[in-house]
Amino acid sequence: MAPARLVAGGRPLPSSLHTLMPRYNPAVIEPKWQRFWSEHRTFAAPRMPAGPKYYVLDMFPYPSGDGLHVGHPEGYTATDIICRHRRMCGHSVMHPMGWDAFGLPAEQHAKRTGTPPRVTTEKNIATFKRQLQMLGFSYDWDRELATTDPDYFRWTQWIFLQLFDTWFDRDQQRGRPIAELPVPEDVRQAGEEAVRRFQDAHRLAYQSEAPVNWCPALGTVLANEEVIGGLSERGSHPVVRIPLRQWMLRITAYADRLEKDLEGLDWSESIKALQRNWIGRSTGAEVDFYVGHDQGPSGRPHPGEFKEWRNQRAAGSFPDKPGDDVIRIYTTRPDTLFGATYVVLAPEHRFVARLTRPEQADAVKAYCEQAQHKSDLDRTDLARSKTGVFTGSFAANPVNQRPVPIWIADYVLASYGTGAIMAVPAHDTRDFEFARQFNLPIVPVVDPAADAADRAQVLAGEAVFPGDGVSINSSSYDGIPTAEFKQRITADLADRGQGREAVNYKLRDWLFSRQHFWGEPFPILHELDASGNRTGLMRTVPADELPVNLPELEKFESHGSPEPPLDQAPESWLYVTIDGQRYKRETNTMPQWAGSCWYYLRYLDPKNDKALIDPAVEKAWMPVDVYIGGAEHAVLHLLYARFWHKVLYDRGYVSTVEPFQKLVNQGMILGEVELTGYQAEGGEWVSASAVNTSDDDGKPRLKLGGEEVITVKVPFDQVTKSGESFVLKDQPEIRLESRAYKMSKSRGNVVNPDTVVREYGADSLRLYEMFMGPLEATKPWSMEGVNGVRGFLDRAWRMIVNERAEGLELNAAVVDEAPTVEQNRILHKTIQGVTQDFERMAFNTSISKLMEFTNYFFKCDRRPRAAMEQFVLLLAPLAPHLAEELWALLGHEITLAYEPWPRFDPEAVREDTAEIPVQINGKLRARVEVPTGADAPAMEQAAKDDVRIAELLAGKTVVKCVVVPGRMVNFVIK
RNA sequence: GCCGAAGUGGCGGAAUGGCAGACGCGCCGGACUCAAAAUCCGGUGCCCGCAAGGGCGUGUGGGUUCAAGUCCCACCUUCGGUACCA
Repeated sequence: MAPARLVAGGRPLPSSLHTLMPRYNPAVIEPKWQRFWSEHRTFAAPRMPAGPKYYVLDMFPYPSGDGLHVGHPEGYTATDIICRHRRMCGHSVMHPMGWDAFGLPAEQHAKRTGTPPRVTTEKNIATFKRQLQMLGFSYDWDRELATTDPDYFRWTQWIFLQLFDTWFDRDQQRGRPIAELPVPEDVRQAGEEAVRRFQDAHRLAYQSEAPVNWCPALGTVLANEEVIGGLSERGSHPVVRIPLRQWMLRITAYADRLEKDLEGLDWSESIKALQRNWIGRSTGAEVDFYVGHDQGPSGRPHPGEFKEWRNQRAAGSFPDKPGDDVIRIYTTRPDTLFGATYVVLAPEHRFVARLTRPEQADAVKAYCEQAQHKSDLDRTDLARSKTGVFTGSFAANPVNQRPVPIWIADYVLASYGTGAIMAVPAHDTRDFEFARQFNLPIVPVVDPAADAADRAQVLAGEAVFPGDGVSINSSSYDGIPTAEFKQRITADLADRGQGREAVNYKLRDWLFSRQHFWGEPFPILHELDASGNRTGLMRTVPADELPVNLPELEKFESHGSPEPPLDQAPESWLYVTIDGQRYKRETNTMPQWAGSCWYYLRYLDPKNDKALIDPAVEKAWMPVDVYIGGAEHAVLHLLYARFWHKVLYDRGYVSTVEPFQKLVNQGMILGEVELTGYQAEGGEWVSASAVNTSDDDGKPRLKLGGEEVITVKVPFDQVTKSGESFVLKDQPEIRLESRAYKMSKSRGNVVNPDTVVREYGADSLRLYEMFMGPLEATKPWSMEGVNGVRGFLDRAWRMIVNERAEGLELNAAVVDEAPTVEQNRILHKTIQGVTQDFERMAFNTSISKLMEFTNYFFKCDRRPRAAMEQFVLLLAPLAPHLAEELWALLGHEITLAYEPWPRFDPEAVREDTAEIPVQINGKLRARVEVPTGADAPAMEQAAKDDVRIAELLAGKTVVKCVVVPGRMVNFVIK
């Protein structure tokens, strides 16, 4: 039995609960019940589940200064309903809440005002918590945590130490302790320092000097995922690429498992597709194009040396690492090798300098420098036309030995594949564009299907065909379908030691450090030499000395360089001496994603100071049974958390392969629908069909002429619908735009939950958010809709309460007698419907079923108490405050939170007769009453006996009669 | 461009291949009221008709089926994501 019930059990409700208050007044009853639940710890979850467990998790919020938004309670209400329902079904429910409290806004606020981020954060958390509690969610607040708590980030740092201590064993496809990493003999011979550097190069957490996305406006480096089209995701500031020492996490090692394990998860296919897309696994081949160690004046490989190379390769095998004599390329289309007419290197490719002929040196140097300084924004802007430069050198195509020119172009990315490609302009759109630009040969090697529209052009080298077909111009390989050819040529290349099958991912390693103050410090110390410079060696802060706390800073201002703010920390924090060796602390901090990667584990054992979680507790509660949150986290958060979870699994700290068994994304809530009209300068109306709103500057302009027009919000009563669109009543030729926009401060359409609760009550807000439509859909807000569900709650109240009485008393229609057969049928249909709808999270329809119940019983002047009680229990997960109040009024002295969920009785809903539609040629023509169990011939006869049907059948031939017993009858006639 | 989701009354939306529009909002009518609000009762897809009834109807065009909002093919529109990943 759940603890809350023991606490509340048998104890009479405080007398204050029976206030004089005949009208439904959420402003009084909601705070009262919230206090009751809190005082009695009604929703405290047991340490270990008793009976079946159910772990329901919300994506915890970032407590922003703006407070709660109506989008937050949508998911939270859904999870709350699930939890309250499950408790009534006898499950041990885990339902915690906490705060994703590190984050840039608090730090930026600190820069502006000098208020320490911790102070701002605590204030914001207090606001969020008040707002969540005002909505009556059944969280176990004893488990509350914030990622900024030292007791929490102590374990975030501890997990980092595990990542640091782990290498990925490709053969076993799992992470293993670094101590088990096989060290090559030559490294071992080179001494202890060499071994340490070798290990450092294989850890899941490693440092890299790679170019990063530096955003001067935000004063920080951003992850690739945080840069969209060359601008920062947050605030849309320009981003430039500069080199900086960074911490990286080797998530790419887990790419295969992250993709494969999606299969068993109960997530929507579209979210899985999003993740698969992001991981971007592709299969193809790596192929070596011979260039020789050094070319003659012609820039071409020496034929004799090339032949010798081929023989050597044929006798040996394809080397793991390419030597200096070849360009290794990656392709997904090895079947088009005969059509490879040139090779392209990324500007950052290590062979660029070596392969550049003297006469091309200036052009190449200029091009590469330009590419290096190009921001991502520039690259995106220039995406339309291809740029590149010829090196002057050639490589040998391994399948036909022909020399092909080597180019450099920034459409080839250094960070993907091998940083070099073979270009097949006839069958790759980008290569085609490039070849056209620079007049390079285009050789078709795939024949499209005979009926393809542009086949002739493709075969003439005038159009690109990226699809599958049959090989041509491919020597002895002609006439083979694409898929088969890929396999054959890959196998043949492998035999000759010139290629091998290969897999690539779009997913990159995770840039894991930020130049922030307000983040988790790394538990890392950098060794310093005598002059105070880093030696490149480091040591970890031992686990039992964690957490590494943040120092007190006096100033938070950005100093305009990528140096982290922690570099300005007091020396006492910054420098450490151990055994006579001086160290400097790592001054980068972890990104906001870190804390959210594992919070679902800590909730289960939030006070444990010996381990991040007690393994027995972990085993008992994991995995999360339902996880609900916004689709904006569909890729990053969920991928990162899954990655950490898998590492913890490999290292034996968790027992499940995946953390979140079922995932649901709630849809966005938009502002109220707005009608927008357009007026020209003179004030005369312009039809929306003549206005272009999606121009570069976002200002609406006339499609013809391009003059700016002003937008006017039009009240609904001046508008009517004509055909597909809304028009002005007075001027029906003037079309208006009707649509709901994303809530934003600038548009002024933000709905504040505090206002809604004040005017309608928390139960109304909860109910409305669920009644709007399917949980996963994007839906526009409507205050009239809130008023509508409030009307339902008022009606439910009056169905049970005598509103005209002086004090709180039952409606006289509520009687202690058995329900009639029909009343009982309605009740059990409601039980059945609500229960089924809850199971498929169709809360909107479950509410409409409760409305139907209320509509029916409202008309009854005798309302059996038992039916009313069952109704209150069904309503409880949705509108818990009202339900508790009515439950108490119906004479119960303890909370209904653990009352058994109403049981559906199939007998009760059985009817003697059923009304059956009768169709003729598929059109509804009549309805007939038949006994419930009627068989097909009986139904057919009953249909024929109907006067109207008989009339319509008279003189016609019945070709066929389709009868679905219990459902319908259809006559097919001639 | 590619990937994903969605197009149903005036609006939000409902419908295991089997009575399209449940439920709610809005609107119309009635009751109560001096009146209004609140509340209660009834009606409400569109067109024709006094009515009985009939016709049309789930983005568009085809198809499968006795029967299609639902399944298949092609397309249009909107929203979300993504962008030279070879």
